[in-house]
Amino acid sequence: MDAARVNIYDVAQEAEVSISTVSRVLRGAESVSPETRRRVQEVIDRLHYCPSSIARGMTTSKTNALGIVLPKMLNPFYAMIYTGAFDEAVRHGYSLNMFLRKDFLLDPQRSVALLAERRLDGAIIYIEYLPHEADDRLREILRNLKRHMPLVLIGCVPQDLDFPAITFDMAEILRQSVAYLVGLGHERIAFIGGLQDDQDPMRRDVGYEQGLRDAKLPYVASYRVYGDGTAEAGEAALDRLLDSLQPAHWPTAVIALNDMVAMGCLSSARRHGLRLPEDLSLIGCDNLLFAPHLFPPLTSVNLNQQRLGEQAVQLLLSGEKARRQAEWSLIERASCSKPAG
Amino acid sequence: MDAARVNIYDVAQEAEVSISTVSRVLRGAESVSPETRRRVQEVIDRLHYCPSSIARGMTTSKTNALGIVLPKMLNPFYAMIYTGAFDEAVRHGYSLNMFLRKDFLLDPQRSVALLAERRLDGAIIYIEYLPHEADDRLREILRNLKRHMPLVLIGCVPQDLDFPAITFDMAEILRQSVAYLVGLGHERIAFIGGLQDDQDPMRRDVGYEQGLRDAKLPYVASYRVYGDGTAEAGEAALDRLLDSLQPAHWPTAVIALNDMVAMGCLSSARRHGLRLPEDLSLIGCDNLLFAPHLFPPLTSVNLNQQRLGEQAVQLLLSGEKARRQAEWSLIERASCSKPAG
DNA sequence: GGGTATCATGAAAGCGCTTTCAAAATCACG
DNA sequence: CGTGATTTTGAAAGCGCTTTCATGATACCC
Repeated sequence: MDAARVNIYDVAQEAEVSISTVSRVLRGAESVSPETRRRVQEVIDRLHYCPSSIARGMTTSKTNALGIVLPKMLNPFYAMIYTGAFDEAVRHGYSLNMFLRKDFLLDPQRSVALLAERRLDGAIIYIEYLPHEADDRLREILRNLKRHMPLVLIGCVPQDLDFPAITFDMAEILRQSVAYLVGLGHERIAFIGGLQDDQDPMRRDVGYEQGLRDAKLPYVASYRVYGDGTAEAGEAALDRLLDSLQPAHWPTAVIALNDMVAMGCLSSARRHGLRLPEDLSLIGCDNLLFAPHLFPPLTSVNLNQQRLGEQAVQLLLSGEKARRQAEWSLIERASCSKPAG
Repeated sequence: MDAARVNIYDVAQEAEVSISTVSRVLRGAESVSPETRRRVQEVIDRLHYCPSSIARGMTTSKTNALGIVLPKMLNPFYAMIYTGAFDEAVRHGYSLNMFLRKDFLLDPQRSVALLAERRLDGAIIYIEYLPHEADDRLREILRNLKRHMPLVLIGCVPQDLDFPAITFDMAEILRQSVAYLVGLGHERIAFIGGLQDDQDPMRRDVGYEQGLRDAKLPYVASYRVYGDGTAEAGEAALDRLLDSLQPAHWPTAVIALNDMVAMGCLSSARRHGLRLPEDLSLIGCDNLLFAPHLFPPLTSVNLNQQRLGEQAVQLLLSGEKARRQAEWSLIERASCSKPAG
């Protein structure tokens, strides 16, 4: 490394030109005679000179770096958003810096500093439900951060957060999922959600109930259960639901919060002697990598996470102040069919 | 944003001190009188001043940023490495920049520039098999990059690549996997690999054969098949294997390249009327999130990807020039048992 | 051939910090 | 109260670039 790293002066001296000239050939274009350009380039190569984006950022006050704040990276759901955003950023000549929400939600001071210090050219922030106290902090952080760089929010963004945003219309997705199952002939449709209804900022419950109402089906409280988004929680939730009811009243279809929960449901259903899809239809969400390879292949809502990431970067770079709904689609596979009864 | 972003001079002026003093309170410590510190801090808060890490990097020639080059991010395997490295980096006060191998393996010039321009304080590079032409390019890139920053290689790193490294001992893992199955009583053990034997830089095939030899079992060529690492390929590979043999000769155990391949095997086995684990034991690799939730829960080699990421960062920051083997363990679940016969 | 437009180059001022060195202020103590 | 030691502060140089402005060199035209 180093041992006095070569800088633009070294190159200039060696090539017997001024640093302005070196700078010119570095950035291509501009008027430099072919001969000079050749000579300078030769020296650059010979000396393995590599200009410092730090120094460049110093004068241009552009870093060509964006930031993205995600709850975590281990969940493939977020990894997909990241990937989409990353590719799009690179396509535009930017890099993309990751931040984890736990680091981001420290005290307001430090949190803002975390991103602002780096002088990012913009940031994308994934929002979802937070307990009140953290929510207030988040709002303060966003307000402060906004002074430092343009922001785009994605995910489950409350209406009153006034930022450019791309959001999931989970209520609508739930409504249409119910409609899909109703279309197959189901009348007893359960929903395993992640949070108590009024705590879910996306109000999936509203969509679920609307779907039932659309089909003139009754809302059955025991068909509405909760897990925390993991396979274990999904398994436990369906266990609870099934164990609390006579088999005659068991739902013929279950909509799961996500694919991990659906996977847990699969175990529970198997243990209860239910065959899929004959005895129980199942819909997941997120369309993770393994969904097509489960037995039976899992019908799942594709939230187009990569596309979301892409769009977020585009929105960020465009400077527009729009609020959009993310694209989605239901991927039909073998885990849903008309009820056997 | 901006509208003349506030800098250290603004703060100094407002607080009626010199910029040196502001700089001092910024970095804590050093002798600044409590009264002065208070006054300066008050101005900093009031003006929402946030020091520029760019400018700081300019003088200190440290960026507090590391880089990591991975083949992709969508595969949870890499996401886990990333996560481990990220957390460890943050713990040491560094950020971690991601790069994709496809962007990294452009022509040598641009590739080196990609990382070097950013003046990272070090980089971790995931290495695995590459076609010859790309391999040569990689070596040149590594050689050049080395001038600019300390490097740590991880993954399947050829012996002759002289860098600090943490590598997977896949041959040993295969050997022990075979031994495990032999211990259960299996005598017909198949292996679904990803590359023709001599193309796999980790020579899994050597470990597989060694395992058989240790147990005095014959090497059966038809038990050695190939997929490309996806579930589809795994399914097709096991299909081919089973369809080419009389059921009496079918293997009683399969070692899959990874969990995705194992998942594909599950489908194939099911279609061939095989029950797991009674008729067929199955071992995966990577211990992905879904492994415990398959049916039956999948026995899988845990490569401790997160730990690997952590260790890579530690090695990088330590400056040591060591070559280490990554930790791993076999997670026993229900997909393996003694053969029914 | 003189004057003007055009091109190629260089000098120098910043960008916003850290850091060294020296000066000023405060303290300790006989 | 004076002196030296110590603490607190400021001035200024520099980090490696970009960019503006000025200058010298060429080309073009009547």
